[in-house]
Amino acid sequence: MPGQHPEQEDMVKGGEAELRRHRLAKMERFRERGDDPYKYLYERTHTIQEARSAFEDLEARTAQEELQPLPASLAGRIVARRIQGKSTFMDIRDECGRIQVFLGQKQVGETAYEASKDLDIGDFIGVKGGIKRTHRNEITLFAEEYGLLSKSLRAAAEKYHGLSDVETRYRRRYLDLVANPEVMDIFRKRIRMIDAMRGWLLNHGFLEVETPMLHPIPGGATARPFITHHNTYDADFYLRVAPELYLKKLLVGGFEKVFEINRCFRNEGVDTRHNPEFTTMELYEAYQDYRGLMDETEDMLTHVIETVVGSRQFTYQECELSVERPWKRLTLFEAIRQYAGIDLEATRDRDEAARLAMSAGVEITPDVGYGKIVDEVMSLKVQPHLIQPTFLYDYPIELSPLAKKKRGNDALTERFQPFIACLEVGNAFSELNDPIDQRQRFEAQAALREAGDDEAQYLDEDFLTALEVGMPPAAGLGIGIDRLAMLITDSPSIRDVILFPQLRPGD
RNA sequence: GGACGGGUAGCUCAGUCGGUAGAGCAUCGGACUUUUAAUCCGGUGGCCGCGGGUUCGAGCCCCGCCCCGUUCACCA
Repeated sequence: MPGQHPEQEDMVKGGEAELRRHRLAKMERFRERGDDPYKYLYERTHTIQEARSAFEDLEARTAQEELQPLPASLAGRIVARRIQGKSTFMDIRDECGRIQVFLGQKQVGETAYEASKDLDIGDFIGVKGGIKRTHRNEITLFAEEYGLLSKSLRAAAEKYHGLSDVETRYRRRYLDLVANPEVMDIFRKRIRMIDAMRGWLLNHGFLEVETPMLHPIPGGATARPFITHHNTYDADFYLRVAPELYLKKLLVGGFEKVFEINRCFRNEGVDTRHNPEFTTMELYEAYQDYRGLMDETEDMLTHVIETVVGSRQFTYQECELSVERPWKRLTLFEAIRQYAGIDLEATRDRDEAARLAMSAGVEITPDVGYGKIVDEVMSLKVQPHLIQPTFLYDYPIELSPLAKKKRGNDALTERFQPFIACLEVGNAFSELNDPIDQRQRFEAQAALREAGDDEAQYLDEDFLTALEVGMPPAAGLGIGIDRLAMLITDSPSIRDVILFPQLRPGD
């Protein structure tokens, strides 16, 4: 492979290796001219975007015949070059803009012009000169002097079709960002989305905290964990599947409103909606229940979407969506009655529930329990209908070992989930703070685990001890940041909103 | 894990019936002082994903494997 043993490539002609040799030679020539091909700094007067608007302002308030070139020093990467003998046009690009540069032999001098032939697409340069329009009306920086800031040794992607090979785009995202400027817009949107959410949280009195990534016992979600090892302690740790239990310990400690935006890791399947590591926002609020939190969730998500997309209406994969409040709210069982046409709430009997589910066309295997049946019907028969923002609430207790029982109904928990465009974007509940109840729930999970369910949650004595010290009544919410980013950026795959998505190692 | 689609030059892609591997862009050399997918002339560039097999002969057919995508399964 090129780069590993460049000295062995000397015999190779053409292709990438030869291109790299040419560029190394050009780099050497800069050195021979006493010009460091890798500078330490460059003082620019404007970003490209700033320079453009400064020039347009100037044009707007100056009479045509009095218009003078706007002096500027700009820096960027050469993305295109059109050489015509003694004059050269280049397009340079920085993070937010692109501008044409004119390099004339007469203007920069014969020596400097000659040296410019050793520039390549991909090089970073700094250019000082005046901005004016060409005869073809293109805003252009006319160079008085220029300098190489950083030499590129490898070829860029094709200039017209860009880079479209999905694997290369994901594995070498920097090439994707260079070749496809719209990709950067997606990630800027994701960043603004997180900023907007953090802003909302801080405005509402939440404190941002950080809790461990390495857990001695994985907890807070039903999921298979990654295992790692600590050498000094000679102990195994699990990459966290959720920060939930630690955040609740902070409520025990006296924090009242906390949140964390950070990574979780789940050792499970990979597809368009799942990446092994993903980002969640989890918040916990003392003296609040799931009803109040539903209102807050609606407020927060609406605020975030409105801030980033600039409207309460937006499109996701051909789907017209509106986050206009209030959002639809249905209990899970109402939704099942409505969309699956069966009443699973009427029975608590596993076999009866299985029979009903089958009658609605949902395949049920003998090993799944009541909770799982409800879950199955929900995801197959209900979720595909939840296009406009909808809250489902009141989930069976079997599915929610960390949620408080519903007042007046021991079979249910006070839990809700927001759905948008059929995507589950969050999960929330009145937090279970009764240590006796919590112990029983853990024991039920442990029994499932004994029975072979390797996703059932572990009994966490440490957490139970904390609850026994006393946790205030509270509500908690988790939001899948990546999925929300998919919605906001109209991306069909989670990999499009993760800078470096996880692929099989190799190449 | 199953099904389907894909992997050919640095990039984007063609490749007929099994008969000497192609184009555009990029790159290199030449011409060119207002181009913007610059133009014109000439050149370099290939482990056709990897390994077997069939055949006089395989990019193409057969078998196995690897990687990517979609989807189903699994799963928050």
